[in-house]
Amino acid sequence: MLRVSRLTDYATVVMTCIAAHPSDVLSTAQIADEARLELPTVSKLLKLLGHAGLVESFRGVNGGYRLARPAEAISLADIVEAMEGPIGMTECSVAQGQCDRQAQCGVSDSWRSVSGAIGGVLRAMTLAQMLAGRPTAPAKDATQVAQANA
Amino acid sequence: MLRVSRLTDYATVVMTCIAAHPSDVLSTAQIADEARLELPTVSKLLKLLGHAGLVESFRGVNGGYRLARPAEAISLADIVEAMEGPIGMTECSVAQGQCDRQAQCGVSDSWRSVSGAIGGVLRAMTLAQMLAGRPTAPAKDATQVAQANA
DNA sequence: TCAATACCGGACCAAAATGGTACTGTTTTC
DNA sequence: GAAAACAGTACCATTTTGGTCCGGTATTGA
Repeated sequence: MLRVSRLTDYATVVMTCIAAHPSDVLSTAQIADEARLELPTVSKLLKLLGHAGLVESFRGVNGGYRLARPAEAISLADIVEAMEGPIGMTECSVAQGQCDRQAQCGVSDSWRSVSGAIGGVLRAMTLAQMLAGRPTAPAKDATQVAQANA
Repeated sequence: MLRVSRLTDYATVVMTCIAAHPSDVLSTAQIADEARLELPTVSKLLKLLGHAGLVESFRGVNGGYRLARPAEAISLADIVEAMEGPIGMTECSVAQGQCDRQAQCGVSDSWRSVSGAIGGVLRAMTLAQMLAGRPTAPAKDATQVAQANA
């Protein structure tokens, strides 16, 4: 179905929960409760999001998590990349050179181009927009441009 | 990595091979040879592509496959959907209603919007463009629009 | 008519990815 | 020093994916 993993989906929910309480440090338990997800799962998500530098963690009593930068400065692409690695639709879009068919394979360039465009769509959606919960204008524009050119 | 399945990747290769010989009926063996893929795999791909109405099949001696319509009228979205089903980034982008969190989940609308935009990117890339093997203009435009709006 | 060619529709299986859980360690606060 | 809370890692069940095989049917042509 060409979809992101379920954990990536969860990660966006978790991130919007955190973003809804700016300048508060929320514990994993609080976040799990608000997102209605299992605590161990949320813990795992937050670890990955922390490694990617999207959230800051604080240990000890009254510790927890907080956004590492404003919601406007975090894109959906950031979250997807944190969970799934670099965005690329095919294996040779990301790491090229290990496909012996590459020479006569005219398809790889097209896939790379498409991957770039999709990355653009993901970069255009910010966490702030997702928090607002509105079908946002930028992504719509990209759709229409693409369709007009089809 | 947010990627299409390997079979989908193969399907694009197979489709461009067929498109390279318009008005010829190619056997599975010929296609497998040209695409440098295993014959049973190609057979499976062609079955799915046939069900989706992208290729026509002919049985019997000198049978084989042919594009069901011109390469200009077949988009990458057609191929992806033939292999992976409807395009949607999350489960609730495609089938909504089975997620009990949907009510307070402000994220689903954003994902749906993004899914639509990505579908647009995929629809903008035609098989004819992939055959030409050029980084095509339309997808590039979509990228730039998305980035400009970010 | 019969044999060869080639697609059709399944079933099947091994390997990998995914999602989820548990456990132990370390840091910080009170 | 005890409790709270994150850190790291390992583990397992399930599902998905990729790949293969086989019996059936349609078409051609000798």
